[in-house]
Amino acid sequence: MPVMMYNTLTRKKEEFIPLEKDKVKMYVCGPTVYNYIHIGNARPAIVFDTVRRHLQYRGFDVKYVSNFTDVDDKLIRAANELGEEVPVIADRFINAYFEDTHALGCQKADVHPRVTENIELIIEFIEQLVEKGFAYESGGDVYYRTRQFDGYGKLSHQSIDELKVGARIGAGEKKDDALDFVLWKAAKEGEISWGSPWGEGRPGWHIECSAMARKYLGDSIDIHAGGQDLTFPHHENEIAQSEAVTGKPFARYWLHNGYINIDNEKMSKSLGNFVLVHDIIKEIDPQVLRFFMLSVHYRHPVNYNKELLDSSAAALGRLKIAYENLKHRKQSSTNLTNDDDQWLEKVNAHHDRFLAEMDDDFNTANAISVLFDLSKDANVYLLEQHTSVQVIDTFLSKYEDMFFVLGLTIQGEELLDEEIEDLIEQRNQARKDRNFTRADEIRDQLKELNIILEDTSQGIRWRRG
RNA sequence: GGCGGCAUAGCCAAGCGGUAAGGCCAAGGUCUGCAAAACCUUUACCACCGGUUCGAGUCCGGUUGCCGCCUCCA
Repeated sequence: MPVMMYNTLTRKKEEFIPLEKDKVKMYVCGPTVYNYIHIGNARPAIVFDTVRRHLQYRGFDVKYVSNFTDVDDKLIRAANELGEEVPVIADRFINAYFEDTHALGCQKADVHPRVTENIELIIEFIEQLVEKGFAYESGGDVYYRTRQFDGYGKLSHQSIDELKVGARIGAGEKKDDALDFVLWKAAKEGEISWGSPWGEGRPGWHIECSAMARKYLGDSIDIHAGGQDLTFPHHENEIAQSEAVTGKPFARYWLHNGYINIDNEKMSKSLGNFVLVHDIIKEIDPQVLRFFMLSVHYRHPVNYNKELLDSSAAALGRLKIAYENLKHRKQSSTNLTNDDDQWLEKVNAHHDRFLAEMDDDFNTANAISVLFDLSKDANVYLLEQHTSVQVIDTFLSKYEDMFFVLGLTIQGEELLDEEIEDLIEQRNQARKDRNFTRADEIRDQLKELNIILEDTSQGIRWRRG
């Protein structure tokens, strides 16, 4: 089964064929680190982490690169406001980024390059553009001569003349053409800067990705991804820069995730309705946020509010309980029984369907629905008089595989401390004595401690509430 | 003006020509000492109007309403 993915470049769902067999070179545009990430930043992190996981599960060796923009106007402004140096702020929020995305179940990239660590590289890249006639210096700035690049607009499917209409006039008097964009910005007084053939300054925004993707992944890469708002101009400009220099196709597959709205409104600073991951995961399990994001197809917009999160929490909880109940039942299971073949078949069928859904443009919404089907079958299976270790193990391992692909974790075995073990024992005795008042008392007491007890015909079962 | 997306049950959300997956919530039932967990049952004229087709949420045309990009933005 081939992996199919929607390619913004062709506007079609295409079979994924990497440049090099079984290897994937993947670049995902990372954040500008001037603040904690908000849930809008979290979406691409989660979505493309899931893409990566699925490709890994499908046997690809994925090299995943995601950058940090650690110098730009927003950082300089933040530095001025806080009275701190740009690198200090950048470091702080890079660390916070790792903390937050780790909590959300995102694997670290193989490389997280930073702009400030690649200034030389970027300057060389710009020099090549100048040499080839695609860029020109103007008053200490360097601009990309957009009209020089034939394919400009191929990603966003705009003709250059249509873009011209929308382009803001007067945005840069130093430009030859309104559509030209900056590669190198001359430093203003007191701004953080680096020396260059054009004087003190710093890189423009788009150039970093071209330079760093090339350095870590090569002239041509398989997948380039980011939020859909990056399609134009950021990714369009990247293509213009990279292909002008190398003469080769930059990225074969362009993936873009949809936006997040808050209570049906666009999340924005001016509306004051943006939600920081750092804050929200103090209130809710970060896994729930991830699950919530994955319950909508990645290219569709997702609306965010607390009620929807609660609904996701309940849904995810059900999946986890089913898994835990399987584990509990394993202890009292025996060897294979007659009916087992059909159960094994069912479990494997679910697993196959899960992968098929993921293969189909990473349809996590449908993949999750398979998880519910699996859980349903697990629960029905647990209704049987006799269960076998083999079937339970198959359920469990498929569960774990699917959770891995989605980047969700299921807690492992936990031990209870002696005091609680003792209380459970006391309650068992009380129940045997038919002293239900005492039994309920203990159950309530444990509930206070966040331990939920469930009586089953295979003995007591507990879980964290 | 250009490019694009969306409109499916109280809520969320799949669906890509063959008479509507899944989840949350709700109601009834079963199981249970009581719970919990779970299982069973119940809940959709797919925005509107035309068209193509034996057959259309699903394709085509139009209407209405929302939204995104075209400017820093995930």
